[in-house]
Amino acid sequence: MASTNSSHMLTAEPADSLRGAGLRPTRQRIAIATLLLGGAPRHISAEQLRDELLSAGQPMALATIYNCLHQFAEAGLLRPVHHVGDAVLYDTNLRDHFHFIDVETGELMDIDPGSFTLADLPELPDGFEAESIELSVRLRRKR
Amino acid sequence: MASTNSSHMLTAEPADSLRGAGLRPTRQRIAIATLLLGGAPRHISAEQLRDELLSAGQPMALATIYNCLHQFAEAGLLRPVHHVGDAVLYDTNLRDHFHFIDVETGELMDIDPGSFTLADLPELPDGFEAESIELSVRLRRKR
DNA sequence: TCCTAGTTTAGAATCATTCTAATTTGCTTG
DNA sequence: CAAGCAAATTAGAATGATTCTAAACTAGGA
Repeated sequence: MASTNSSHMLTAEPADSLRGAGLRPTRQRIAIATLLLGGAPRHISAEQLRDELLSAGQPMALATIYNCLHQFAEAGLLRPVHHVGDAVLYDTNLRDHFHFIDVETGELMDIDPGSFTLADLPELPDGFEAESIELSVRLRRKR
Repeated sequence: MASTNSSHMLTAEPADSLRGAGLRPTRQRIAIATLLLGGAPRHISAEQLRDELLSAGQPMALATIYNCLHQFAEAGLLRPVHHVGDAVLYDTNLRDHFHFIDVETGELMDIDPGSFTLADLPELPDGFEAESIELSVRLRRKR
């Protein structure tokens, strides 16, 4: 009964997404893909992911989680966000967009891409290519 | 012979800058202010600063350096940049501007503020105020 | 000069992340 | 199906930036 793909074509079987990205579909990578890919947009850290995998009955070594996050990012399945205090967060939203950061909690919120404009991008230094642009508005709760 | 301030008024005595910022002018804070404030724009990490202080004959505990960097940033004398891999860098350039980051070396380069435009800033979430905006273009050396 | 709050300090502690070296697994071929 | 090998996973140690702790100093006023 699990053979017919009854839902959106957008969410392929995790194993297929992985193969499509050139990653061997191991049990661990499938568990992570199932949790993160094709769902609602979210921002997650390695530690949080470990907790969720544990709750999902798929405990996994932290090293594996870091490996997978790097590979997923390299393959374009996730997008790393570096602006936050300590830990790197991984964004499941692959569309161009930027973030608000609550500097007290480290929490990330997406900025509506329609709500502002980034124009006239600067010329890059010779010999370099742009890997990504990160923009964050650091917020503090008013008192 | 050290009493007449013969140079630009822009660079006040370090001790005065500190007092003006509400910081007691201790030997350590004066040494850091002398090295960083009122000179050419630069980006520096805590470790680099420690090395420079050592070379300048003002060795100092790392904890003190971190304390001072935080206090200087809080007082608006320096501007922290969070986008970089591991360490926070402190920017002596207080004008609004953004950065290129060489992702391989972690090196920061200022983006000429005239070379691009940031328009239509987004509306902030309720109850928050913006502390700062950080924008970085992550660069990779072409092969 | 004395006092006290504010500073500085060495070193331990923390936290995210990476490394290491050994084990396990997925897949292919015989 | 058995064997073999490269790729993945693992536990735990190592690293590096930063923060914490508790004790020793200092700036500046009374």
